[in-house]
Amino acid sequence: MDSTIREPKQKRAIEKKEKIIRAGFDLICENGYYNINTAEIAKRAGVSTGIVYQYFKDKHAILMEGLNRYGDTLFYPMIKVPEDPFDKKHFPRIIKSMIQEYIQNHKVSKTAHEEIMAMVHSDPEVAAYFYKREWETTAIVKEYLMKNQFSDLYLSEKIHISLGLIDNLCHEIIYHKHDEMDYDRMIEIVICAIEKIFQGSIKK
Amino acid sequence: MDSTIREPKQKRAIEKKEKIIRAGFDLICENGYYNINTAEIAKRAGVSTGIVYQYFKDKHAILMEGLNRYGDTLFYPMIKVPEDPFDKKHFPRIIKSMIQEYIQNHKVSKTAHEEIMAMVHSDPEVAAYFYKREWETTAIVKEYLMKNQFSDLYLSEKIHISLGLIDNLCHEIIYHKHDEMDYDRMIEIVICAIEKIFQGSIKK
Amino acid sequence: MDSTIREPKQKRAIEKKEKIIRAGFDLICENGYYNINTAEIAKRAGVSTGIVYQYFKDKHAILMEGLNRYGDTLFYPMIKVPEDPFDKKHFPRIIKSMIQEYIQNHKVSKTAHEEIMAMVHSDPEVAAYFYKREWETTAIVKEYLMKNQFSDLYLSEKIHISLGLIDNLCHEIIYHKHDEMDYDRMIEIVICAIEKIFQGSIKK
Amino acid sequence: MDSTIREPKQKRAIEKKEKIIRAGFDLICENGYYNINTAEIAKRAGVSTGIVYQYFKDKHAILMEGLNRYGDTLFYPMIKVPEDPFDKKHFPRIIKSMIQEYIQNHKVSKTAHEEIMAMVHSDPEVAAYFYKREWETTAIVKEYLMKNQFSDLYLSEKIHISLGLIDNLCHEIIYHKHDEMDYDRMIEIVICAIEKIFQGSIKK
DNA sequence: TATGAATGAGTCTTCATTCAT
DNA sequence: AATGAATGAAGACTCATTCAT
Repeated sequence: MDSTIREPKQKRAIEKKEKIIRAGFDLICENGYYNINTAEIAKRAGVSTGIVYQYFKDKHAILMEGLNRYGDTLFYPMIKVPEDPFDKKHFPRIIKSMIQEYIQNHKVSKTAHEEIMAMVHSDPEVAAYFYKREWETTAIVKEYLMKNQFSDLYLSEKIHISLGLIDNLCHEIIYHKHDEMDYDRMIEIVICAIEKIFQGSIKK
Repeated sequence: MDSTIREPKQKRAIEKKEKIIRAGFDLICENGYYNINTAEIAKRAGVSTGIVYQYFKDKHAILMEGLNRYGDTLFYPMIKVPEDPFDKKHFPRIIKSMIQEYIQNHKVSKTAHEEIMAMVHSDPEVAAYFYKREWETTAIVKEYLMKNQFSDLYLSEKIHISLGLIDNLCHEIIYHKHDEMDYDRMIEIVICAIEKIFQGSIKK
Repeated sequence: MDSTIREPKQKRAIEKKEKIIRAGFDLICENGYYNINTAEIAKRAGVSTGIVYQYFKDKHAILMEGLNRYGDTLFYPMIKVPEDPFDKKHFPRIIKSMIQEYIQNHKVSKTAHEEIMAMVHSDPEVAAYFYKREWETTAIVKEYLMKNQFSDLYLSEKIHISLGLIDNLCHEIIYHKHDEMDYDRMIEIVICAIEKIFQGSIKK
Repeated sequence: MDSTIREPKQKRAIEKKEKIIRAGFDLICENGYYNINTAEIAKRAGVSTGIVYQYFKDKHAILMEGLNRYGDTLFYPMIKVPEDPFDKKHFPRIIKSMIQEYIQNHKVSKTAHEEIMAMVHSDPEVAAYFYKREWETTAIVKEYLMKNQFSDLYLSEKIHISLGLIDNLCHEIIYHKHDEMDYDRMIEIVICAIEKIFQGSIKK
């Protein structure tokens, strides 16, 4: 069985595989894994249903490859760490702009995020992908902060907690879960909390 | 059609309906909504498949009733707010014990939480349930804090953020997502952050 | 099995049976035999589902009893043969008024007629009922005409054909099957045809 | 969803679709729409149940395609209008032969006719099909008669009434509804009536 | 008599996957 | 390498009928 999965070598074949991944991932993001079927994937990719199973073990494999290809740009785009040296005074501003970018990015693909997050909770492989990405993101931020003289002490933990804070906040804002909330003030509170978290880490 | 949904009047029938809800909810928690079928629910409940559809509109209705019956004890058990008056000095201790209880509770039903959280992201009705519960929890905590002389200013926002912080933390610890993390220290950081968040709210 | 069907003796029980027949027949007429179920019948009759099967062998038996009770008034109401002696000159007028009454009657229960006619074609028992009724109707008309000096020769055949003609015409008019048709003229043609059919039968 | 209906391109596939239509239509004709199921259709067609739903939206679609394919030959075969010019003297003979052909044709598929007629009364789509066919038949006959110098005046109405007359007659004869009837004489009466109906239309 | 709870076989339909070409 | 036809098990839901009380 497994041996029938072909890794395409020819350019056209590679493109075809690519198209399937793109189509599958898009469809999953738009409608959810359980609400689409392989025939639809094949159709959107412009290939036959048969060929799908020559490149992929099963439907699930398409999701995973899609996640690996496109998950990054979809879920972790904010981590375009600023090039220029970090100035402590700008800490709030930097975080605020991160939040804004994060929100902006998620707004364009609300359903995508929700559908994929659903999988995170029910599909171990998808979960593993996200755990890894979370960790990588933490590492990138850590490296950046250390370049800017942040103390190493529990930096990963602090970053991880802070990213979670931002994530929660953005989710709340995007899905507007509770309209009794004052979102502007929430942003301030979160920024402030993050500042406090890193207070001891900033070397003078 | 809709009128065929019966609200059982006889005692034994009520128990039977209860059993279906319990069986359905358990099964969903153990295996996930999409991995179980109505026949299994009926079997576990010790009833015929037919009876299921006399008490419930469809499979989904079983989930929702289960959530309404058992969701609270499963997801919001920590909110047994302490009876005795709040002492500022005990703030960290209170939060810590909340976290511990939270973790304890979730550990016994790991999959349950994950399967249900998966639904939160893909099922609007389930999402609505959680949004409501989140808000109610916030309200309970708010009332408690205000009884203990916390200032009203953005209290909801602060509570909500803090609960999110705790939630993230516990999730991280339970699922042990990144074993490079120092969980004890994370707990400390979170507690500290929460303290800071409420700093301005505590009246002297 | 059969022995369990009870013929109610008590007044209240008889009323109950009556209610079931009425409810069942109405429901069938409104929605069609295959689109209703016994639970609905019981509900509309205000009885329990169980009792239905103490008075009737099965769902079909309800239809048949309903047909026997109410079929006549629904399908053969026009055969209120005029009391006063027949005057040859009034032949067209009599037929015309028959047609009008027929149409009037059918208009109020379009679906009823269609649903029952559907059964006539697929259910032998229902078909038998209608054949019998057709024949009875023919007989009534025959008797009437013979009282009025119509010759006996092939009278049944002529009546039967004429009634069919009227039936077709009314159906066409009620369901407005082809709006290119001139219905007033059709009525005239039919009346005229019937006159011709009976021409030889009228004794001078 | 809808897009999953495939129009087969390969020769063998087309044949298979054809087989399903044939099997479905036959089965419906033999046993009635409500008394057969898709599994039976698939079995008789020698295919799997799955393929049925790749060619047809649902069970009902099979009926409709069957009707479109085979309805004509089954219900309107008599309308093989004679090629040779019409001679007024032969009017009775022509009608008589039409009747005989009609009866002959219907005798071979008694149940088919009944089952389909049942649908006409309960299924709007089937009804629409028959209304259309009725009209077309009328048009064909009209054209034929006009070629033979029949006057246009209310010709459609007359034809329609006459066809109804024939239809009733044949139905009576085939199903032998009332064995007290003298069928030979009925035929004569009908022919005579039709002659009378067209009397004014025949130009001298 | 009467209730309404309970049964379970049966129905349509879907879809991941395989196969013949 | 590719097609798209074909499979068939599985799933949600219905309903005439029976049963326990």
